[in-house]
Amino acid sequence: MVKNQDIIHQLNQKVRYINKHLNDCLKNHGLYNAQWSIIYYLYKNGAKTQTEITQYFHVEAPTVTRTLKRMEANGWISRTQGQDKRARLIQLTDSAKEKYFDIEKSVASHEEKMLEQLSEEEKNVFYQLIQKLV
Amino acid sequence: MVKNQDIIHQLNQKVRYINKHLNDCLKNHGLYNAQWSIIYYLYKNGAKTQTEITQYFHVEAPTVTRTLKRMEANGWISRTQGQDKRARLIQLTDSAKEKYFDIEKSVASHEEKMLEQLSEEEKNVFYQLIQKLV
DNA sequence: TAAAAATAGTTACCTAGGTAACTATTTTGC
DNA sequence: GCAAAATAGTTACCTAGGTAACTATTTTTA
Repeated sequence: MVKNQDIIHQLNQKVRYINKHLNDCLKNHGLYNAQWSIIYYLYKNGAKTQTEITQYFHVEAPTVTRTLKRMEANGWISRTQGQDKRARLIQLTDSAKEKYFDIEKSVASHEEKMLEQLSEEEKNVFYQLIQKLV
Repeated sequence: MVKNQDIIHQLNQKVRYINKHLNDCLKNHGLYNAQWSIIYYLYKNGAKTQTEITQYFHVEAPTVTRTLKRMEANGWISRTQGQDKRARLIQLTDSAKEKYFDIEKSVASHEEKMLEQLSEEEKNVFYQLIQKLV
């Protein structure tokens, strides 16, 4: 019978490894893992406030502030004031949208390698089990 | 059919959430996730060099140097020079060994919560699938 | 055996997570 | 309607991941 601690431990080991190598592949595009995740989220879901991003990623506000500032400085996003003057609306720049497919392509090829040992059926089962976590 | 990118994305989402809450529970013992992982590893496998720790966790050398220095400063480990004068042998202190079971107990209770939606059979399947990653 | 190459670890600096304490708005409630 | 409370975001500082460039040993090899 497999132990809870071994599951969590192996999960961390693999995710650390996957992200390390994902960063290698993103480096060619001048991006980091966290920044790519935000681009992916905004591309699929349109403009969002910082709070929405914070809640979606289960990450604290200062983390998002920092990463978005870097992304703004590097021309990936714009941050405009919303109707609520406290809030900032985050949008992908046209330049980011143009680059999106190229980046997605190399990320997809990396992700395929990471999952190549799983059959389609196993991927489905795996995904269902991940959803049951927490 | 589930997409590779969704699997990796959800994996990251869940692991980020699990570790965030694991840190909450470790805070009571004056520990962080990475430090607890090293204690766990040394407790199960005995004294190791920094290189062995680096290789086991798929982490770069400077990361390990830093974390071990903090752990030494806080009395969790000792770092002694090996026969190879370049190498350092890392050992748990007696104090760390004494505290081990208490910490493991609260970590175990946290991990159980994270996995409570999975049956024993599902946990086995999940563990097998995790092993197939990378 | 002496020079070159490899290995173990460190230092300096990058991004990404966290908490605590703060400002500036908006919402609530008396 | 004004004071209190809640909310959105920022700043300062903590740990944890990374790379590049370095020192000090050990191993290889010519």
